[in-house]
Amino acid sequence: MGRNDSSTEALLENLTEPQRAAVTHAEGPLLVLAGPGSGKTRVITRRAAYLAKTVASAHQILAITFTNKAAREMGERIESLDVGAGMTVATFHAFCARLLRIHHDRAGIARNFTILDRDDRRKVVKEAIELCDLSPTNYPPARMEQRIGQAKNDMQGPVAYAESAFGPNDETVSRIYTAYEELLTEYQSLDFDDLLMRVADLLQKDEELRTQLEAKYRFILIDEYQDTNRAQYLIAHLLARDHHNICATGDPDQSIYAWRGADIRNILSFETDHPNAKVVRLEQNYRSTGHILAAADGLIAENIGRKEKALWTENEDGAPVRILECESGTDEARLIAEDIVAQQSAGLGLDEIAVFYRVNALSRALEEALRAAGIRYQIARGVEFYGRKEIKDVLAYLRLMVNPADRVSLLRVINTPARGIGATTVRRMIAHAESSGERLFDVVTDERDLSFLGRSASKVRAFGAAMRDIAPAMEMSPRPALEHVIDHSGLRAMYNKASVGDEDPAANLNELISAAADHQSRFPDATIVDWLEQTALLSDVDALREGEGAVTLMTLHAAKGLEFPVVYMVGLEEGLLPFFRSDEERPDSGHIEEERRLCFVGMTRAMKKLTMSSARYRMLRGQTKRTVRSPFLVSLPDHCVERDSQCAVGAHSGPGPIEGKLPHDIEEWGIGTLVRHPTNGLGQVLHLGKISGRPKADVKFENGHRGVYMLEFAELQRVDFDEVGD
DNA sequence: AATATTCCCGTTTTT
DNA sequence: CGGGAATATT
Repeated sequence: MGRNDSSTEALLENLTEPQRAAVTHAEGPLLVLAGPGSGKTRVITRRAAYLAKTVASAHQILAITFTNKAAREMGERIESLDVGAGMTVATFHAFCARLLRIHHDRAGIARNFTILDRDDRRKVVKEAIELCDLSPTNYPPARMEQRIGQAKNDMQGPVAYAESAFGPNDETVSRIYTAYEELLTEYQSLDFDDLLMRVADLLQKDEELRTQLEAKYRFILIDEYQDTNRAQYLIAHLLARDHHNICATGDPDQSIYAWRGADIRNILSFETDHPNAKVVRLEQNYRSTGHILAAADGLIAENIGRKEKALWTENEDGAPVRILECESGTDEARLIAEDIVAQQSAGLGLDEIAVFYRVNALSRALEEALRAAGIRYQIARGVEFYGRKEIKDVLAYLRLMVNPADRVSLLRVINTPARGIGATTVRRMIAHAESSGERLFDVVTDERDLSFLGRSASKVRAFGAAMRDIAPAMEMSPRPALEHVIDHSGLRAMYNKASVGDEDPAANLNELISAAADHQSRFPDATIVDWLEQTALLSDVDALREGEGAVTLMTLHAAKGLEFPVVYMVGLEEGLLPFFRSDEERPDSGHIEEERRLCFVGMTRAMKKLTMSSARYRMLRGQTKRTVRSPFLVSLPDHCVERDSQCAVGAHSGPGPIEGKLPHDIEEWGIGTLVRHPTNGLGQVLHLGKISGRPKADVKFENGHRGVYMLEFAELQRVDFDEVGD
């Protein structure tokens, strides 16, 4: 079409040949295999703008990102390229939620359905387990939740699941799944996985709607395609079934969500799915120094069966990757804090620094050390904020207001603040609702017929009155609605006096109000339902703020897609990174490869300086244990690393007990533990297991010998690193 | 019915 | 270690 020539030209400036090819590819499927730091975001942004200026209009483009933060940033960047408004940029979940609200009648759900958060989902799963007359002790809700989630990610509803169930265990899960779905229907609630599954299902069954949407979204761009699950894959393909204008970007080496149903084959088989697909490889890295890239590349090269990519950079080598060995987790945190102070006095801003860890539990030591050193920091944990009691209380009132069927919220707030409505009263009301076939909410708020409650009737009436006081908020925009509810529910009064300890619930409520105000200023037309939806779909990184003058702490998973000049990765230890649980999980190569990719993702976030640290003794869930360094550190090519041991010599060299436990206690052995045998010499534990209840170890020795030993009889000595003399 | 206390459990990562 | 649930106490 060639309209607007000069600005279209501008979109192609400063692009390499492959980048330009990706931006200008018009109709037909396109796969962009983009290594870390290869300018992928720039390509997607420019491509979206380019399409909007040449062959489509903005509202015909659908761009799917992995986080809301990415969606917001991409939306802003595209807008700044002056292509007109109306482009849809969202996460899969947000897109699906919006679609389901608009087409709720077609999908067979209530318009104001509740989106269950993690806690609420667990509650309902637990309720389902109890409904099946099973005990949550024998059937841990967390496990059941995972099974149900897996089924949903795989597009298996309860009926399909029941059909494929094999064995008594599956059948029990199937019963729980069925009960869970019934509860969700009753509560007019959907969980995260439902959002995707329902939309995929709808698109499969409702050809009219599918056609209509495909016609609307003439171009579809999906980022982080390597992390899509079956439901997401289906949605993408159903929306592009006839026009095939699907552009997938991603990197198989950065696939880190297999545990939640992501299927790396989605990206690997893109070319078979779309035989005429154009494939563009972005292999030049603009982000990291040569040493950082070489180290990361050396690590990922150990994964087998991958699509090899030749990562390269023109950037200078820079400083070697620093491999820091510390004595303990607290030392590690302190050394990092000291190092940050040093960086700071060398002129670096705190905004430019990030610390990554595999598990959230590792953030505490870091927080303490940073606080002690007077370093400002922020943690990527938006979800945690919305999990606080006072926040959940307010949101529950709002959710109940818009969706009276939401019994989870009702039960949460009926006695919050305390109204003297106890378990007995609630039980009686539930029984009453069941026998009369009424909805619990209607029983509770029914002014006339509460006589069966006796003395408690007046208390329940007080709750009904509160709900009626709140009702006008339904018509307000988010901020005033929120303020109205906080004031009229009694929560404001309750939390104003409850400011004990270092928690400050009242302040958190105010923060929530400003979050609502913020949302409202960005989306002036947003309703309270929109805002609730947005809060339910928030991710940890969404809460990060730029220009705060603070170091950023986050999990490795949260770090995906980000970059920082200076990065520290902590806890490079066997069992932590790569993570595995001590009991189960046989060494599964798929798992370790995903852990390796996770490590790769973390390393490739770093632009200038990367430090990877481990602690010889790590305290986790209250116990200090001797650790073994991560095999990932061993994979890093020598020429690009610098090894630095900050362990106090002899600090733990004696045979003395550590925190009341003998260091040679077999309880402390993990996979990877070094051992010495009188004839075979030095070896490493490959597996741990039991023979008739007695612990055994499968050991591989330096001399090539391999054998299984009973730990209590074998002459195996545990070896600490200082004894090996590395 | 509400609060205080103990104990027991898990134990990655998250839209 | 820390949260949640069961138990004890008022």
